[in-house]
Amino acid sequence: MEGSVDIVNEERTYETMAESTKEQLITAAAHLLDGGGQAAVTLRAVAELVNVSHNAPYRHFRDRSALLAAVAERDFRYLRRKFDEQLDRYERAEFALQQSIALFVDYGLSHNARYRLLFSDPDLQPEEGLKQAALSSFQSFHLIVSKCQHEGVLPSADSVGLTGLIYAALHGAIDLDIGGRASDAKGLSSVDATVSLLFSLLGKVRA
Amino acid sequence: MEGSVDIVNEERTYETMAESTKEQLITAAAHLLDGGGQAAVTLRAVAELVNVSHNAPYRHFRDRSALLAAVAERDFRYLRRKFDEQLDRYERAEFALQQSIALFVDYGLSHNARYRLLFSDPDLQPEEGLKQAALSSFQSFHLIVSKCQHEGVLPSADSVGLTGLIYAALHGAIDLDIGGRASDAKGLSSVDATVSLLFSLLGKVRA
DNA sequence: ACCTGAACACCGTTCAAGT
DNA sequence: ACCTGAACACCGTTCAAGT
Repeated sequence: MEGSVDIVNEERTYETMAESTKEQLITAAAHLLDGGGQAAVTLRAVAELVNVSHNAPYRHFRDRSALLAAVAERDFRYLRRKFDEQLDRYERAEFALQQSIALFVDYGLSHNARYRLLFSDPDLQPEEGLKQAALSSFQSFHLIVSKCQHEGVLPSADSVGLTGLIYAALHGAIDLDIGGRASDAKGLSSVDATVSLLFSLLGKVRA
Repeated sequence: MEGSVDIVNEERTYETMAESTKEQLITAAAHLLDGGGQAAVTLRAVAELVNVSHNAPYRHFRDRSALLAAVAERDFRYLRRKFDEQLDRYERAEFALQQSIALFVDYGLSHNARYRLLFSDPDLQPEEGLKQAALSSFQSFHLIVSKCQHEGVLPSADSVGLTGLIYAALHGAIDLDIGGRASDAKGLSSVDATVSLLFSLLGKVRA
C-alpha cells in the first residue's frame, strides 16, 4: 500500500517501477548507514525498509557490496556537484576552496559511515562507474586548488601533489575524528583546528 | 600435543598456561588480520589456530571486540617503543622524526588491517588500557616533533597542533593508500610523495 | 522482468557441564 | 580456573518457483 506507485502511464511502467525500487534500495541503505553504521546495513533490513522480501535486492545488485558501491557512487556525484557549485558561485577561488572544505568536512562529520564508505572502505571493490565518479569529484576539487595557486593564495608546488596533500590532511583529520582518535590527543574541535593550521602554514610558505 | 607446555615448575602453572593461551590468541588474531583483514578474524578461526574450542576465547576476552582491542594495545606499545628508540638513537631530532615516520608508514602499508584497527576502526571501544597505550604513542611522537621545532627544523606553531597536523596528513595518506583511493588520482608511490611535499613546505614556512 | 519462501553455510554469543 | 559441545539468533547467498 504505502510503497505503491500511482503514476502509471506508458509501457515503460515495469522498467520505471524497477528503477524506482533500485533507487529506494540505495536510499534505504544510505539511511541505515547513517543510523547504525555498516553493521546496520543488512540486506534484510534494507529490503524491509522498501517492503520487499529479503532477497529481492539480488534482482538489482550483484551482492551487498554492489549495493554499497551504488550508495558511494551517488554520494561522489553529490560532492562533485557541490564543488562545482562553489566554483561557479564565487569570483575568487579562495572562497570556493573555503566553502568546499567546509561542505566536505560537514559531510564527513554528519555521515560518518557513508564518508568512510567512500574514502576508506577496503572491501569496496570499485567498478567502472564508481571509479569514474570518485575521480570526477577529485578533479573538481583539484581545479579549485589549482585556481587558488594562480591567485597566489596557495604555494606554487605541483598542483596534483598539493591537492593530494590537502586531500590527505583533510581525510586524516576527519577520519581520526570519526574514529574518536582525535580526542585522545587534544580537546579541540580538532578538524577545524587542523585545517586552520594547515592553511595558515601554507599561506606563509616562501616562494 | 603441539601446543603443550613443557616448562612447568611452581604452582603458578595454571596461571602461566592461561596467560600463554591469552597471548597466543592475540598473536593468532594479529596474523589473521594480516592475512585476510577484519573479516578473517572469526573467533572460530582464532581458536583453531590455538587449538582450542571455538568459544574458549570467551574465557580470556569479553567478546570479539575485546580481543581486537588487545591486538591494538600491543601494537600501540610497539609503536611507542619504536618512537622512543629513534629519539635515543639520534643526536638530532630531525633524524629521529624521519626514521619514525618511515617506520610508521612501513607499519601501515605492510599491516593494513592492523593499522586500521588502531587508527580508524569505529567499532573499537577503547577501554582504559588501550586508551593509555594510544595516548602514550602519540605523546612519544609529539616529543619528537617538539624537539624538531626547537632545532628550527619545523615551524614554531603550537606543538600539539603541529603534531596533530602531521599526524593527520600521515594518517590520511596511509589510509587513502590502503583503501586504494590514492591510485584514483595519481600514479605515484603516493604516501612518500605526500610526506615529502608536506615537509618540503613546512621547511619553507616564514617565521 | 521482477519477486518470494525455503534452505544452506557461517558467525557471535550463551549455557550447562565437564576437569 | 579453564575448557568443551550443543544450541540460538542472525546474516549473505542460492535456488526453485511463482506472476
